Amino acid sequence: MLDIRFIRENSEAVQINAKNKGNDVDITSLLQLDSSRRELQTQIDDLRAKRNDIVAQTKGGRPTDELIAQGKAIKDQLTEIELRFKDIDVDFMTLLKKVPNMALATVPVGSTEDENVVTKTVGEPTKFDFKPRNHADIATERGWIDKERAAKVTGSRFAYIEGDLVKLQMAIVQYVMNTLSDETKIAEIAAGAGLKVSSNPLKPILPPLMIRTDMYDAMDRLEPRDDRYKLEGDDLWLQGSAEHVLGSMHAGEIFDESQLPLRYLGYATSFRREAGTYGKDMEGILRMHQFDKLEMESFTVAQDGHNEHLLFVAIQEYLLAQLGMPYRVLEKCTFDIGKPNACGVDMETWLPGQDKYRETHTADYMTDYQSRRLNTRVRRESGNLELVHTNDATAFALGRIMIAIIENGQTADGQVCIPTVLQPYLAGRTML
RNA sequence: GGAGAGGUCGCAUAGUGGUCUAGUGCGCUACCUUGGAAAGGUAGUAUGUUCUUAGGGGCAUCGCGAGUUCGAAUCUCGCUCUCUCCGCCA
Repeated sequence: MLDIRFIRENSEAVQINAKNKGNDVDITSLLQLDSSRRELQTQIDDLRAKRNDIVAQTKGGRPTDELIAQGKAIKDQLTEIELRFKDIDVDFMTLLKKVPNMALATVPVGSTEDENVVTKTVGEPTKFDFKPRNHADIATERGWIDKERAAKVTGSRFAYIEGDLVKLQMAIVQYVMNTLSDETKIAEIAAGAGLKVSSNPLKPILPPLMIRTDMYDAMDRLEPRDDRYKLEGDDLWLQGSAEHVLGSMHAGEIFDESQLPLRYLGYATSFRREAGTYGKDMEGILRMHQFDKLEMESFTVAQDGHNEHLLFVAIQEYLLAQLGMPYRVLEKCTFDIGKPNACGVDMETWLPGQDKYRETHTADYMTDYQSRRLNTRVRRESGNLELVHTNDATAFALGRIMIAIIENGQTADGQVCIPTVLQPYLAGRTML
């Protein structure tokens, strides 16, 4: 969430920003609640101060009847005011949590996702001397995915991934883990992008796949709840992205500045109900209730936050380029970046089977919007305590990148060329 | 799942209703002492919020939340986490 002090001092800009994000919140009401709340808080503090005085006077013995009577009077007043405070506080917090993060000035203003701006296109759509097929055809024919049996066991939007496709996924995971946990690689990627950032490698993590309600909410990723799986009988949800469990990992902690930037590479299965997408992307494994993902997450000081975002984008581009995939980069507009974001980039990879670019990556920069509620802070060298900035970004969504590999690497006879960098992880094979 | 013990200031501990604005030790910081250091001494040592021109003050925080009370670290209830034992289990 935003700092209420920032909202007080920049109410107009906050209101405009909320409108630009298609997330209109009544800032005037919020400020009224804020002022009532503070007024009541002052009254409560004064009454408590009086009560503390009375308690102090009883030191060493029993209080007089007079003091007890005074105490009782204060207690009655406090009870009444505290009740009013609580009511207002609930409304205040509800409204405050609805205020979206401020978009950076560089984020294009837009009211639909069509207003995202393509900033870069790398490579050409793959050319074939035959009509390329989509991954669902090829993978079914090759015995790599079985959705019929999955439908029987779990319903739609699930699949059994089988055979060589499993090996391909493991190869990608191994390749990315090795690459991003290598400090010299990170330095190389940063230099290639002209970024002056730390070369701290990413630490591989296998995180828990469930998350408690309070942490999910603090990450500002619980809503819309319709898209989340809730576990019956426990205060737990299935995570929708490793970001959710990686970003909340250091809640309530204070880093030493020397520990930052702290970078993680999580490998986790993500779960999404895909509510409201009936009939959309039903072929193959593009949109599933469950998919495996390699996700990057980082914690930095405020000054390094945006460069960290650019580093993550550079890593995404590097990985896609290493696989030889044609892709394009989109700067997401205010409508599309999401409530906790200050800015966001999507990467779309060319899918010949669909004859279009489809989203395979996203990179989110949250400034201190998440860390404020998570209470994740850093002790600066100056001695100051500050909120950290958080970034998350997809390294690879395994399902989608395998679609891209299958469709871009297909041959006329239904084989698939393995990208060179992955071949060492597949026993040197060149084709699947 | 069952039984029990616990969660106190960075760390370790004391604290079973008012002298706790939480004691002590360690650590850390500054100063004194010293040729320098150690030892010793003195002072300080959290976070949030709010008021204040400043200096500083108020309030809250003893795992979290509710309750009892004039007054709660302390009593009651719920939750949570850790440890020990039993059961189950990859």
